[in-house]
Amino acid sequence: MTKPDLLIHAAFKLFYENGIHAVGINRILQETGVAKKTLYHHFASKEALLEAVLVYRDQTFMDWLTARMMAAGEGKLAVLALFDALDDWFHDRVEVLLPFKGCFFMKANGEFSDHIVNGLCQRHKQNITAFIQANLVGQVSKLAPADLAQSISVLKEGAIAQAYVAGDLNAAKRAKAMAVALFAEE
Amino acid sequence: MTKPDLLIHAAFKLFYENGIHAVGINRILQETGVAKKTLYHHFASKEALLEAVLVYRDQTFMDWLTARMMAAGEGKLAVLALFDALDDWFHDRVEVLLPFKGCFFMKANGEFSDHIVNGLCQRHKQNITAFIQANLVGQVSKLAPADLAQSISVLKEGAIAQAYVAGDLNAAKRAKAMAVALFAEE
DNA sequence: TTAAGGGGAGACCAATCGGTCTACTCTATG
DNA sequence: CATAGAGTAGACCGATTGGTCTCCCCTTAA
Repeated sequence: MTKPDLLIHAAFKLFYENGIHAVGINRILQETGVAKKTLYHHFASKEALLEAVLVYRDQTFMDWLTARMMAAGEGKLAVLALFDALDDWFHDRVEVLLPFKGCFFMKANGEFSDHIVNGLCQRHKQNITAFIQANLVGQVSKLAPADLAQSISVLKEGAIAQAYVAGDLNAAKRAKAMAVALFAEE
Repeated sequence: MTKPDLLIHAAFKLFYENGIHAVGINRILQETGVAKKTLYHHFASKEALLEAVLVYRDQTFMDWLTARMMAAGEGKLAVLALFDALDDWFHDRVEVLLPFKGCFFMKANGEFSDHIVNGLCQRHKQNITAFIQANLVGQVSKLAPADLAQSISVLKEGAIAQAYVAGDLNAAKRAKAMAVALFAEE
């Protein structure tokens, strides 16, 4: 593993578990055994490292989620598979995402305001919603695809938040049941 | 306004907008014009001040929410009023809660791990869920009151998260529509 | 064999962190 | 009037922050 990747992985783990401002550069160096000069050779600043971490997490998460959804089929099937994937995540059955500690982008977003980080977090969420919407065209629902995608996103965000702070590990199952209702023919 | 209250209000505003670790004691003092000695006369540490801030926000939020729900009626009416209240919050129509910047407890929780703060945040969420559940006994639904309260909480958390990071200010309306479906007779 | 150069270890820097302390003022009560 | 308590200003403390720089080793090529 290259030094930059090593730093990104370690930084993500520490940021995710302890918060971004709470973790100093020296802690990351100590954890990885990398020299300070090497870090600043590859990244201009802590902020630059953080941006790389956000990009890394965005790719890892999106790759995992899209793979899970596509594997389940198309349309409604893919969307409902999202909640099964979340359930696995909450129960720490997804190694590549590390032990569940909530949504990294929610946490990162909360530590900054009017900052590049906020834009990156918002974009990550928008990408997910857009992917959901892409799987919804032509589905039976009372809602238009765009509104339906937003509602699904509300359920997704709610499940993550509820599982994290309240420790309700079944939140994904509840959210899935509500998602099913959105597709009801009536 | 007493000095402690002044400090708590200012600290909350700064923590809420910028994150907790990102705001130093000196910044709070500068903003309030209070002397450092006075702060440490009333609070043992920054952590103690933070705890007071969390208690303050918990009370403010719960008082506002319960009042809004009770004013709307009982049972299902009260629960659905929750989402109307959220909608007002998202649109900055609730002065006492300050301009909407997401859930303070979610943000605070994300900046700590294995810390008193986490317990306080979890308790705040539990209090809300318990209050919701108390309004649900005897309501018509496919779900038991406890499960129904958890599902409503998922919708509530999702609406807040979605409104905050994605900037979807209509998230409360979407969540309300899904909540209505939970009470469907079928 | 030797010279050159890139990267690693970590000493070092100014700034800031949370927190303490001294010296002084104001106000309210006995 | 005297005294006590709450307040202010801000110097000061050690620790830690993000970031720079120097020294040295180790590889590589002539």
